[in-house]
Amino acid sequence: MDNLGETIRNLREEKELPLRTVAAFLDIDQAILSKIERGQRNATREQVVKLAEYFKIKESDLLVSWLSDKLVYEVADEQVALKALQVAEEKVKYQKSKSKKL
Amino acid sequence: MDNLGETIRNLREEKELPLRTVAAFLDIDQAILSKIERGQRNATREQVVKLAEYFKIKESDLLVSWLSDKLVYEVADEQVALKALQVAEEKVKYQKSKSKKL
DNA sequence: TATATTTTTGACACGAATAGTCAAAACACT
DNA sequence: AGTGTTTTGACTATTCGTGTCAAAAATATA
Repeated sequence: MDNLGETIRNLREEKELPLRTVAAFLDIDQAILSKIERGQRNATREQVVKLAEYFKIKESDLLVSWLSDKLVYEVADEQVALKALQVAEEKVKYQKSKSKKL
Repeated sequence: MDNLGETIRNLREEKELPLRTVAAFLDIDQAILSKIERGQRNATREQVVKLAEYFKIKESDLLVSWLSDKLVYEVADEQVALKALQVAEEKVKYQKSKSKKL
């Protein structure tokens, strides 16, 4: 499953870079990056954008990983998690169809 | 579309109750309830539970409305909103299938 | 085994976002 | 005009997110 953390850890290890280097590019402490890679912290949107740039991968792909991680986090512990996600989808689709008509 | 705000406003107006009364039950200022009903504020989880009790409707239904509202809010302005929701669904399903095996 | 390097952990600080109060303005209805 | 209700906006308190820092743990290397 394409978590943001796993994804960027793999990319970083492929290139044999220390946390320090990537963290410096993002302008944050390596401790945070370590936590992001292991899913203990959420990245900010800006960090995701920078990471995509850094590793030269498609920004929207990484944004999907990141956003979906956040959504999963938000519904965690809720019995109705799946149902809520499905209803949210419907609502988004509905909004889209409405905005097209303007 | 079943927004939390619309739902509870309808319920309240059916019974011809003023904001004051329901707000008192929730132990908040009526100003907040007004904003919740019009979607300007998110309710807390506790408030949703109390509202379900107050209006004697199924708690999980109201929680779905509330949670999905929050999810929609979270993906708002994102190009990848729909995709992220779909991926989040997959992730939740995957987690479920994994936890069942324990 | 010793030492250098990297990663992880946890305590703490700070700013931003959230949840709330309050009082006045706007609205609705006799 | 007078009553009750709802909405608005300024303000406050508390919670949560984002980050630093330093030490501990893990890993790699001489």
